[in-house]
Amino acid sequence: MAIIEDDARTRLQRAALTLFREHGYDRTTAAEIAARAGVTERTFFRHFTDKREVLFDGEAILRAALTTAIAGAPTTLGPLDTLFLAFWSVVPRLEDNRSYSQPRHELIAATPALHEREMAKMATLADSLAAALKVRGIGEVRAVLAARTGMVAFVQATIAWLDDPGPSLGERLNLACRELKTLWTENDAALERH
Amino acid sequence: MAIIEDDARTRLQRAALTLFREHGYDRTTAAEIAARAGVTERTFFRHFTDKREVLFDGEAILRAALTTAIAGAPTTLGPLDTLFLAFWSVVPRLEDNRSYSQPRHELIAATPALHEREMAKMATLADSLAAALKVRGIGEVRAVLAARTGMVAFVQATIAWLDDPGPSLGERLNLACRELKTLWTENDAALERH
DNA sequence: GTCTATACTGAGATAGAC
DNA sequence: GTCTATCTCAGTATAGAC
Repeated sequence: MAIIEDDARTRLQRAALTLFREHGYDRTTAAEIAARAGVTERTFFRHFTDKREVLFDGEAILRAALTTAIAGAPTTLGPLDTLFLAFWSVVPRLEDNRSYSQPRHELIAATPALHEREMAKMATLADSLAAALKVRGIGEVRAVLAARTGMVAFVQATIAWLDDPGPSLGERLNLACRELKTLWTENDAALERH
Repeated sequence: MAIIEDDARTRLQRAALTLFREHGYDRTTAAEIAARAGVTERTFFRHFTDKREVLFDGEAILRAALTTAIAGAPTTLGPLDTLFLAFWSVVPRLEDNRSYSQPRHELIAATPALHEREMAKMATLADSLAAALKVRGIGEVRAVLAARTGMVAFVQATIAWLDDPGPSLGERLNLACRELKTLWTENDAALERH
């Protein structure tokens, strides 16, 4: 397996991102993507169940990395600490991948149909994290709330980092983690009135 | 305006839910829904931008109620307490509406395309809550994290209540709220080992 | 690889409410 | 008169069945 894949599937993904960004998602047909990748439209739909899916292969890899990290974390940690440990473990790989994920994110943010798919992917990813927590003996409700709350911070940090590469993803995650812990305290505006 | 609406829009919504539950979402065409409501297919798409949207009118009402409640909450409260106050304020209305929302939820849970739309709606609802918090002087990052975290608890409680009407929605919300606060503590399984 | 159903869009016309 | 709701007709592209 080469470092840079060049099979039909990968060519389709590259072609799709390029064309979507050039002409917009709606005005790019599956046939055009296939043609640019040198395959037929039928082949496109053999690789991807629908047009959106061509941009969402990465989620499976991320999920595998995170669930593995959760399984290997010390069981003395609380559920959110477990999750943040897992998130930090994938930070280097995400940072390496910024040149792809940044334009991809820009496109998704500007395209409702893609944004919708993204939300659904994050939800199923959270479900996987919850399942990984449950394996470690954490209760159903607690596991679900932790997984989804953790995802909230992870997604917020990632988006902030993609929008503005100034502070690193790691710093963004640290900030989100700290902010999460203070959400029950009074807010600044209220404190100023005292 | 009658208590029970009977305009084309409402007839379409009712027809859609009925037919989707009878024959499944995929095997119900927009034309069939329109026919049952006594209008043409084109009229269906005038009222709803796409086939999924016919089941998601309620989100706008919920959003209005929640943002109003947030605006009226004491500013001394922290962001999450503000949100829970808002959630509690809509509990009675949601409980009254269970006979509609339960079958609707069942359908959505069983239909990927609808589940996807539901996730997207919850995300934009969270964005609105974040905006309402920002108006009260809460910082950007803090507002976003609070809004999305609050939604996590609200959604978890609502789904649990729709799946099993035993404990009331209010009780479910209280439970979720309590669990949220303990997510940073060690979990039970870890404690048992000591 | 071919065929087809259907989701969805656009332009233009009609009719009634105000 | 304008505005809104609806219908008619014609078309394209997705996605699933064969």
